[in-house]
Amino acid sequence: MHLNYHAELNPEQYEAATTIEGPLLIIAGAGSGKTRVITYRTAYMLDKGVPQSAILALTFTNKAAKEMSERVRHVTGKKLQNLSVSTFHSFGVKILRKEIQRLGWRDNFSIYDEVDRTQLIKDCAREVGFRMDAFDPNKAGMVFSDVKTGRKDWVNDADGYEKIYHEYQAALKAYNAVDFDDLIGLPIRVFETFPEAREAYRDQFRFIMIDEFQDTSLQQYRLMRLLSRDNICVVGDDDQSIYSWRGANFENIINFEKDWPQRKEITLYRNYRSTTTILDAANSVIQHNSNRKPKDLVSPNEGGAMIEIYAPESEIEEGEFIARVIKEIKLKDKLRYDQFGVLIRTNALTRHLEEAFLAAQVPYRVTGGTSFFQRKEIKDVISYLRVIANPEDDVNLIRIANVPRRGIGRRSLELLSDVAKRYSCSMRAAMQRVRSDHDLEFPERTRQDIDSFLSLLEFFREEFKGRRNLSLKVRKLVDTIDYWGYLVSENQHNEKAAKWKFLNVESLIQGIDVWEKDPDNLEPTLYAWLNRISLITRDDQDEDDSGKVNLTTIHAAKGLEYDVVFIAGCEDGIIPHARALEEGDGNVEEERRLFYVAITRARQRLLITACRRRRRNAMPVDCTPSPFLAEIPEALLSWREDEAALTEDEAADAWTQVHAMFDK
DNA sequence: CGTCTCCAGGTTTTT
DNA sequence: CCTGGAGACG
Repeated sequence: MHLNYHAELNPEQYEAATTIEGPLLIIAGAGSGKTRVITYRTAYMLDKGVPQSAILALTFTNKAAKEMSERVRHVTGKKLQNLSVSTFHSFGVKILRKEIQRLGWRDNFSIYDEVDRTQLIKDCAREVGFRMDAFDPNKAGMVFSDVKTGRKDWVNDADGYEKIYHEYQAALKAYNAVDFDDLIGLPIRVFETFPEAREAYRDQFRFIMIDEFQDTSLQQYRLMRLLSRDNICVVGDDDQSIYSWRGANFENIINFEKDWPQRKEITLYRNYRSTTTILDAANSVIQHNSNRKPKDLVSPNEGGAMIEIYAPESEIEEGEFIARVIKEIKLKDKLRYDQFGVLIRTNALTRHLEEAFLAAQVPYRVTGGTSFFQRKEIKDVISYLRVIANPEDDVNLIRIANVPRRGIGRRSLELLSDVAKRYSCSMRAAMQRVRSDHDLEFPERTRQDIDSFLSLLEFFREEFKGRRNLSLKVRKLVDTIDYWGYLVSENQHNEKAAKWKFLNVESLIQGIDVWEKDPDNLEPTLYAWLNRISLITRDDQDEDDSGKVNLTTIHAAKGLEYDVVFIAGCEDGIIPHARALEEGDGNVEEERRLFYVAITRARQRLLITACRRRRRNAMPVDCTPSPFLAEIPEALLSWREDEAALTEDEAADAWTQVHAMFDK
């Protein structure tokens, strides 16, 4: 490898990239070439003879992990099969697959997503006799997560959730399942309980890098500390901390300074990404936050286009506007579609934009949205696969017991649950008992239904044992249970919906096919696939990103950049989100950071839309622009009002509105 | 006992 | 608008 590090990096970047020994804290402002530094730093380590397997790079989102490994591959021109670049959670899965037996779980454990977890929490609450009328399983889930990650204890358990929590924990273990928090928490437990396991990992990963360090939770920080000796490099920016709701804690920057007092600290402050117009806007906005490490980003890209603001009448018009303007700019500036990013605060906003893009034939790709894997029809199929992999997985077993309808309804499940309780065994074991033990009193009809259900599962359990032709087997499964017939009968008045759902299943199967045929895939087994999809929201493995507009939440866009950025739905109540503000005052600052992240994604042009009215739960609601807009210096803004009904007067009105909000 | 039908309620961001 | 749960029906 003959990389000229001096030519490729500025002095701060160079120092950061070539300091590979000892603890290093890099404060990297938006657009200051953070990914570049990490990429070159990795290349530098490889240059110096560090083996790939000794390097561990951790990120938060799959997108970031993917981006990072692609860039390293690109810079080094090497295949990097032994380099570990992953999210904290998928790294946790890797550890648990090797070590979880130490804690009493068995192989092929299930990873419960939000839906599974909520279901289990409901069951547990019912089990311990909690009053169900006023029970909020989502709230309980949040409390459980806080407890699990050490942010809360049961001392002030106003809701009386503690009992449910213990039931929940016991059930997870009985079902051989873990939840997302366990993916970090259980590895910590392994390392703290079994020092020899910890040593083995510490010996292997002699060089550790953490990206987006401001987003680490205390729990993740603990895991990182257990793993690392001294060659630890963390990269972060307190202004871009946007995950505090998930336990991210930028005090970790302070913890790091405390725990590694001999650390080196480097600040990257030169922004190469954005025009000064965009940067000035970003700086003005973020300056309204207290409590930040002051840093002024400087950019050599003087001037640049004004930031454009447009106030569409409705979300429909907003979509049309964005689609039209993308086409205009693409033509005029000779850009590709993939150089555009459309950012939104909440996934719910994607829908209209997608419709507009479809109508205008603008190719796009969405990240997030109701996760593909959480769609009902997809979850059904996956539940079958989970039960086949892990027979103790009661949550998924119950989910599919009567899907498609096979006579095992509510009452049957209740009876089975009684049996399971009586013999303290899993539902699956209870079913087996009912099948074989004819002395056990049970409705004969149901007994037969259970028998054929079990036979079906057993058949496919054998079927899936081999490691070949996964997708063919899944297709066979879907055919055998006549899932298509089920979809048709479930959606009798909506043939289109049935078809759409079936197409989703079809695309799931095709996804498996692509995945198992990937020559880089060293482990094309059912279980490896299940693990993988537990941690991703969307299967973009084979997706060809080129030539498509990126439609994404601001959270998911962090770390990415686009020539032209639209921030859609920039209304009060959306950014900042009303719900976030309800939770606490500190959240205004986090919402502002979110807006800051959105602005700083843009290289050349930034366009912001704020609807005057928007449909919410099928009801149109009047909207006012986001108060953050008033924090951008007026001189940087231009109101766009071309073809629409927006007159000069109305524009002035909108402005008065913004200022009025700013003043109050 | 299973299935069908209607109704209320609910949505921040991600792993 | 879409899902999940409760109650009626067969």
